[in-house]
Amino acid sequence: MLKAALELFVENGYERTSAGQIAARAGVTEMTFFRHFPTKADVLVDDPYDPVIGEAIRKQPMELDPITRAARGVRSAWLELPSPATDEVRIRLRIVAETPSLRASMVAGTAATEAVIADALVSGGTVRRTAVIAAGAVMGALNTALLAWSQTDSDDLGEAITTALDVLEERRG
Amino acid sequence: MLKAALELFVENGYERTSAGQIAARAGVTEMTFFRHFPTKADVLVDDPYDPVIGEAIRKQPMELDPITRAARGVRSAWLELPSPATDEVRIRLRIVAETPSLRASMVAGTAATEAVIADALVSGGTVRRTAVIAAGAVMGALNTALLAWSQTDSDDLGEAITTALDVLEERRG
DNA sequence: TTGGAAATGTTAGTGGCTAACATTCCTCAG
DNA sequence: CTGAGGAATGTTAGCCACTAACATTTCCAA
Repeated sequence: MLKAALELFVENGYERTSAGQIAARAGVTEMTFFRHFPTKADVLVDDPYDPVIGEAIRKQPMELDPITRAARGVRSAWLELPSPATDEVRIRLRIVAETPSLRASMVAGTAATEAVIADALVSGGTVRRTAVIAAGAVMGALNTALLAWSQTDSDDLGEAITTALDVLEERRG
Repeated sequence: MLKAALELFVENGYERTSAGQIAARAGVTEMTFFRHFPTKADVLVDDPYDPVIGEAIRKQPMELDPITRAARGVRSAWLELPSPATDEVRIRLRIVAETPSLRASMVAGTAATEAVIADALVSGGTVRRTAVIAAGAVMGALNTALLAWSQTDSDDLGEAITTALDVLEERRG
């Protein structure tokens, strides 16, 4: 069913393919589609990284400013985890990038990650208001970087993430 | 009509008030509602700040790193402009904050601002990839700060924005 | 006063999504 | 092998956001 959905999105675009069409191609009912994916957009999103990120941030030295701590935490979480299948990710992100309503749900989907980052920073001594802002900055940078990356075909995914974190940490430019 | 919409949102919540209800209370047809607001969410969003921000960023010294340039630009744009009616803004943002789909459209609505910031940074010598990321970080921080602010009742709006920019610029924490 | 544009209404339909209830499928205890 | 019970699937019907095409009213200016 996921396969059917991705095929149709690539063939006709996200907005122009209906839940019913996906269901039909998967040999199933529209109702069944919505039982698997509570929302059409859910076909294209998911983030299983949150817990690892929280851990990694907590391990950063407290002397650093919060944005740097968060960025380094994300960096080390990324290095620990197996990188996902790049081509799949790129296909999904391309669809997201070209569909405004999906960009919106992508960012909404990062609210949970933002909360995890903010909590980790707070537990390292940062005042909450600051922590929340730093988390927003980091996720903002990452989301933009991912979307931008999806529209190239040369770069590799790890490098895109690394660059984003560099901009946050070292502030080079 | 805008008044009717806000009233109903406050009374019953955003999701539970339909476009038809708003139209009815405003003594008008549902169709007319959608002619004024292409989307139900548009009742609650608008950003007239973009051009001023671009200007202000271009005036920042090029030696600074991109995040700092962007943050200082936004800061000075904010200081130049008349502050909006705080109470109105708070009401709107509260509704946005408590409605996931609206948070999503808020962030989506900042895409234009992000582009303005990125362009201004590029014209100050920053490489595009970096500029885009910095813009994402700044808007991420601002959005989060605004949403967080809307849920307090003591602080003032200018201070919330200023704090967010401080976190980005001075990296205190 | 009238001509014509701008705002509003009518009708009809699409697509996302949900609720309530019926049906089939699969598994596993007896 | 069988039958009972739960899980996955189907059916129907409906709400709401939003759009298209066309008719109607409003209102300002010549």
